[in-house]
Amino acid sequence: MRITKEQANENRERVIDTASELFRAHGFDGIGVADVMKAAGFTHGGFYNHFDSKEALSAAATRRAFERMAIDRERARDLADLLTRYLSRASRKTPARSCPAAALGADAGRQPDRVKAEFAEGIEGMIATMMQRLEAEGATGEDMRRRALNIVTKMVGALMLARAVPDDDPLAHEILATGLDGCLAEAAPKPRTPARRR
Amino acid sequence: MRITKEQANENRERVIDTASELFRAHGFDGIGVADVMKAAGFTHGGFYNHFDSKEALSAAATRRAFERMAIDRERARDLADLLTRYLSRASRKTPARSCPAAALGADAGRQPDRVKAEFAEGIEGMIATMMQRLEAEGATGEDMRRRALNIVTKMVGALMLARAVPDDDPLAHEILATGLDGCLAEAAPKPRTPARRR
DNA sequence: TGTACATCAGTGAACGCGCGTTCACTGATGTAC
DNA sequence: TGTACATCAGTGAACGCGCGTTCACTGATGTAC
Repeated sequence: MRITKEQANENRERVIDTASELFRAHGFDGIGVADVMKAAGFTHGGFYNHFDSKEALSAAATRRAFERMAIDRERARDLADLLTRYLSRASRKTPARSCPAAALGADAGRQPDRVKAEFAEGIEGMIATMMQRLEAEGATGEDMRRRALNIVTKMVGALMLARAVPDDDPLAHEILATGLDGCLAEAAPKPRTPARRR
Repeated sequence: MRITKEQANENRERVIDTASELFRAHGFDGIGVADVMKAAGFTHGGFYNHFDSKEALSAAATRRAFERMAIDRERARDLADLLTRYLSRASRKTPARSCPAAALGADAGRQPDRVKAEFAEGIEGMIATMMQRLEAEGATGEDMRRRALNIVTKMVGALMLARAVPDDDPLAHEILATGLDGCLAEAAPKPRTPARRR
């Protein structure tokens, strides 16, 4: 039952989409290629027609997850909206459709460089978006990249830690709320003091 | 070959210590009970004399990892020393002996509540230490807990993200350096502005 | 204090199961004439 | 444009392997007398 080349490509894309969600939900080690193929509507045997290995799928799925998040990011009205959504209870409850850095960041450290490289690119994308958003809000200065990276680091850390504690623990929501306030504070355009010191 | 009760207890502790390191290095799903038992110097069959399940070991190992980190924390001269060590290249390279929140935080989100509860306690411990350190440096105010949590969130996020990118990527060290500066800035006792506003 | 026996930590084989990967096969698509 | 054949995406069984867990067994320890 050979298939149209476009159809085959669509199928491949569907497998990557499915993997990008399942990996975020269960970790790279928590989902098998058979699980992914089945969830995408196929049998597992055809997997190696599309990918060299599970590792190749992990890399492709990571890239896809960051791409999907970038699309969500663009939908935000402003920086406050972006941060509020990122650190929402809804986001905490749906890792499959939220930030791969928060869902798979710790796992990434144990993956081969091929996967880590996708994380590096994805994080660079987050930094770039954050810089644009900061500038759009009137922030200026040489240290924009540093400020952007600081905010990214904090938002990722907060979402991950909020998920690491039980649902019914007040700490979960305290981490989200405090993280949101902290990020907003760092994002607020503050007059740079060094100029005054001289 | 029955064994002294004290000896049995020592053996159990050794298994937990070993697990706390191996889990941090390879994730909960990346290490089996047989691996842990072998590394601790035993055969895998005796595992269930000590633990109900692998899940029970995961919980015990998580607690142990946070305890070990707390001991390291106390060795720091001051807050700057603590943060510098936490976000060092050495720390990045040795997850087995570093912070479990950064090494297993993302994994924790997929673990049962029994394990998540240990993370909640461990994170509370980090917040408590951070508050003490901030106060020791002369910081005061009502929002000490918020400031402490913000710093903890950022340091955990930075260490995790630094590990998620390839070793040879400059981004790895940029994340560590920027995270350290950001944490130090948040830790510096700044005069609270609200008093002036009124 | 000495003897007889129950306890139980550790051993190593075995259980069913799911993993990543391979393979012979199918049959519609793509291609050469 | 029509025919003959090679290609290859998808199927489903099979591979060796490692997983978490169970179990009969061992023999020194702990306990009852």
